[in-house]
Amino acid sequence: MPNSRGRAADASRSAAARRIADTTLDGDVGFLLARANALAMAEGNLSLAEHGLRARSYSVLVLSASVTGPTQRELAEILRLDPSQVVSLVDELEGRGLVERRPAETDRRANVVIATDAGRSLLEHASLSARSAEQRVLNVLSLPEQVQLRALLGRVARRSV
Amino acid sequence: MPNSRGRAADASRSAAARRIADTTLDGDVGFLLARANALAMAEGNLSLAEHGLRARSYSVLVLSASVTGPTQRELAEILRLDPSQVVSLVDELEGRGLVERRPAETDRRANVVIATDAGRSLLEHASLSARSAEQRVLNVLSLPEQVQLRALLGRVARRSV
DNA sequence: TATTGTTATACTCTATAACTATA
DNA sequence: TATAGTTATAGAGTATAACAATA
Repeated sequence: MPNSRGRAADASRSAAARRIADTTLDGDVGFLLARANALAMAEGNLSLAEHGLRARSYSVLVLSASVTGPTQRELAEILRLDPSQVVSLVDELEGRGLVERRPAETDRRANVVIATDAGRSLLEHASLSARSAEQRVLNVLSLPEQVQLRALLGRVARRSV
Repeated sequence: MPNSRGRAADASRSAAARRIADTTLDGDVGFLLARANALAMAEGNLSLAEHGLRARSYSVLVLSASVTGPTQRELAEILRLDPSQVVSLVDELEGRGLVERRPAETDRRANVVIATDAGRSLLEHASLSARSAEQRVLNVLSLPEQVQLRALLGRVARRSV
């Protein structure tokens, strides 16, 4: 069905729908997290698209821009991805000349993934876009509230590390 | 790769990985939301599995347990799903006798989805499981902090409604 | 024997297009 | 002409198994 996200099709229906949501799933943190995450992903991917990135590849690029660069194994661990997913993400970024695979000095099995100059340059612009996307999501909150949310989310996200 | 989520494989490597994350993506709300959401989904699905439900089907069941029941269109709107996704979710629950499709009184095109007695009975137990999963995710926070997080997330999630 | 990166595969999620029956 | 539900399909995201090179 095309255009299923059409705006304001039926105001009364919409109000009824909202009433149901308000009385049932509204206090469900899992539901709220899913919604907020979907929103942030959509805004983030929208902003990053102009740089040919998505949330995933952006994260890899960010981490690869550190001084030494992480191994693929470390990328998988930090981003909670399977190592096999990291392969294709790095393939894509390497194919575009944004990162390089370098054999790790201490372990010939491991690759260190490190951003190229082109990658770092792109990252500078992309991170501005990511920031503005983040602000579009958070701008319903005051600045102190944004800080608070970041802190609370951080503790929940790190719960099992 | 089997067992890629193995515990504490290499403490020093893990510490290095954590250091990188701390200095780069740690303040990124999008990243934190993705992490927290993944965590909540995993815990939720784990708890709901014993009832043969997942986060999605649980949400549909919750909403269908209201007095009148939502139409499929309303379910799609509330859960931000495409109407085509609602079809298979309702198919599954209806096949298990947990909800029914009833023609809407005012519009012969529309189906109202309403929980059966079996569905309501299952929901009672499932909602307890969902609550305990939520607590496992939130128990790093004090009770007032949990309330605060719920409120802040709610405002962000409802940003564009 | 275990680990790093890789390939392959499958299942869920998400998104879009096209059809039908009603309005 | 538009909407509710449906079918079909394709792309991400996620997860698991098996393999070669190396530790």
